[in-house]
Amino acid sequence: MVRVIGHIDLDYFYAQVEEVENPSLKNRPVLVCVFSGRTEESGVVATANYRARESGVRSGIPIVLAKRKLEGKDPVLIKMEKAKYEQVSERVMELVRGRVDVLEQTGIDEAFFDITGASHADYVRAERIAREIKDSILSAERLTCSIGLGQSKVVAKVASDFKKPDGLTIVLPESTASFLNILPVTKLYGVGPKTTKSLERLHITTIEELSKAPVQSLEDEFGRKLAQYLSVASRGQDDDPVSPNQEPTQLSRIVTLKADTNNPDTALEQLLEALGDLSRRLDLRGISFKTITAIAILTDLSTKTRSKTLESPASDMATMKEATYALLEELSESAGKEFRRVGVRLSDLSNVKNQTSLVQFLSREQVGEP
DNA sequence: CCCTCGATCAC
DNA sequence: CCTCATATCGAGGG
Repeated sequence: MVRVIGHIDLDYFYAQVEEVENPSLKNRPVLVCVFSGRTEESGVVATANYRARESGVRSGIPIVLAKRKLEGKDPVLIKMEKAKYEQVSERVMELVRGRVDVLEQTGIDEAFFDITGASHADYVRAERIAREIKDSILSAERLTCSIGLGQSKVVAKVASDFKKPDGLTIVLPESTASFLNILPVTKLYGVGPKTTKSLERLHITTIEELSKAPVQSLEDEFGRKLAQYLSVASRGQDDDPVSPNQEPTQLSRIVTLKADTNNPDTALEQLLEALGDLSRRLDLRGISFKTITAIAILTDLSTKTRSKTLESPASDMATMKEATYALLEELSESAGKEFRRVGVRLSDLSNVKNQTSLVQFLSREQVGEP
């Protein structure tokens, strides 16, 4: 059965939201920044608009480096306000949800959708729906986005990335191979720097070469799961369904320390706010955790973790603080170097006292149940 | 089989 | 120069 899957990506999202809020920014390089608080300007660029990208600025590069690249170009630096972008994102996703069969949000600015039913599996109708989605987001929020349509999630994802910003790329099922084949493996979702390097050693640089590689040779290099995925994905034949979002299976927060240290007290002190935030998020969902992990990013940027699984689920600050402290002590002893950043992850999440999940709760309210 | 840890990816 | 959050996998140990 042929499916029509879409992937939508809001263009340079954080920076575009700032442009909408303040149109005078439009002609200038805009950097939405995460300031780490170490020094006045330490931190990284979360999103840059296209004017900034012209000068080689990318997401994830240090702010100081971005400023160097933009010398004399009158850049605007804006502190990231996640809550603001989340509100815009929610409204946009709601618009899309109203026009598709199923929506699966995979990030604040992107989502997969299935319109097999809405389009009657007809790619001409599907294109019309995609244009309507783009138009409605533009009218309601003044935001542009890029959309890809194809027979599977992998194809849709690669397609949405193919033309940006304000793109619409439709890959007919019969054109899947010709579309994917010429592209470099790096364009495939799940293929990052490490996998690319390994593939290079096997003399595989294009998706076509990947699609022709014997699965066995891939298994030797990557293990069973990744090998299977690469093989199937390179042909655009993944059958992964678009499934409406589930609750997260873990919650985490990580902070950059004001100064490097491996003193557990100092580290815990600067983690307290993050712990409080995690605790609130647990309460909001009415859930508790059974496993807690302390994360340390050392001065050399390597990562160390230590975790502890409790006898029974907990959700209170006292338990979190105590466990975190003990784990930070362990990390401090085994690390050898100082911490640059520290964090906490809560996993093995479970419902507290038979409470209905937030999703169930909300969907019941809509139907008007008690 | 379960738990822990590090690696990888990508937002 | 270097943020932050989530998911998943494989190896290794019990």
